[in-house]
Amino acid sequence: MNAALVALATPRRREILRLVWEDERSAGAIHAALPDVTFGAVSQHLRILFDAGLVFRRAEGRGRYYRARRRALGPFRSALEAQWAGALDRLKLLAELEDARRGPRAGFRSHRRRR
Amino acid sequence: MNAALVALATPRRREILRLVWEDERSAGAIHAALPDVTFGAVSQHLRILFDAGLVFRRAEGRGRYYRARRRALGPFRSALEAQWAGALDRLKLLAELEDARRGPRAGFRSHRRRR
DNA sequence: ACTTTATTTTAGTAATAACTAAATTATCGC
DNA sequence: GCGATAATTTAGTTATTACTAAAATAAAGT
Repeated sequence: MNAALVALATPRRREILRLVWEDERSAGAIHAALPDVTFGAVSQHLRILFDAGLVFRRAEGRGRYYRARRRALGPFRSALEAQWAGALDRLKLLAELEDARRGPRAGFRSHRRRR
Repeated sequence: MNAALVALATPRRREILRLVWEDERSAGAIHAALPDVTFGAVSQHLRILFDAGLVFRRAEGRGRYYRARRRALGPFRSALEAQWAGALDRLKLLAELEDARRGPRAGFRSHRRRR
């Protein structure tokens, strides 16, 4: 159980778990979803998650496919979702800022910081 | 939630949580139950647990009393108990070895490994 | 067999964290 | 106030860990 708690103590690995929560993904697909980290680092995290018994791993061709072991993660689900909800909020916020930056709609200019 | 997971990732802090799970204890009492660590280290761990919202703290006289916040720890209870059960097993085993070493009772000798 | 693609592993670095010993703060009884 | 007790904080050390870049492994297609 120690390994599981250690594995979950890092935001990056919780982020990875979110990616493989619903459906399985290859290591490459996981890396592609995490732009700010190298493939090597992702692979290391996946190993830690696997050794802790938190993900399934399946080899097919030259790919390795990972999937969350929801059973094992059950007790931590609420803790995980707390972060994921936060991440979603941030994404939503970013999207809104993007929209605002891209195309100011009528009357938007007046919201700009003065000066 | 990150702080909670980080706080729980260390065996020492889970050990401390076990000590304050049932009833509150002073920092000194907690230290007394952990022979292999200094008072300063215990105090640091208590601060981390408190900042993560995992323990209550109460000041009385010159003592500070700590108690587990079971509500906040609910989701992690099974993970915690896994370690605690292990610790209890180890303690039980140690006690049995102690008994065996201290005073072999009647008929006990025959249980000894041969040779 | 050679090349390409997918992934893991290794060596090395920088940041973090658990710990100790010592200094500091706070509260009690005198 | 002074000394004693309880706890926290600080400075410094050592071990661990998240990371990068590069080398190694493995499967497929040519």
